[in-house]
Amino acid sequence: MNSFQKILHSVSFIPEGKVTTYGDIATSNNMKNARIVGFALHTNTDPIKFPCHRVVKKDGSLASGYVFGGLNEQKRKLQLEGVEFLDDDKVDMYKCLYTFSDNSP
DNA sequence: TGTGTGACGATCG
DNA sequence: GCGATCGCCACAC
Repeated sequence: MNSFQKILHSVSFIPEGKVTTYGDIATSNNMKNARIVGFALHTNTDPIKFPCHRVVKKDGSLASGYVFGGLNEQKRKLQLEGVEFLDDDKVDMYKCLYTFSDNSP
């Protein structure tokens, strides 16, 4: 399984109403740079199979390159799933952060 | 095979 | 406190 496959697999099982960070996905996959995570999503661009809208930055801000409707759409999807927002474009990391360490395969 | 690049992270100014 | 810069590694061309 390629690194991209691992990343996408991790993203695919983020529970509804939860979010995770690029760095966390990278760490859970034994990677050192979070850029690969974003790169993986960018090369696949498959929001149906992989809910990349649940992936945010370390500070809780949404990904700047989300093109499936824009940041507004990404934020709305998260809100519909029950993710709480502290700011207009930042999720509540303390309540909705999902760590793979708790349920890592 | 080698170079460029990227939806980030951390540090420096 | 905020902005800019450097560094990281894996993938595409």
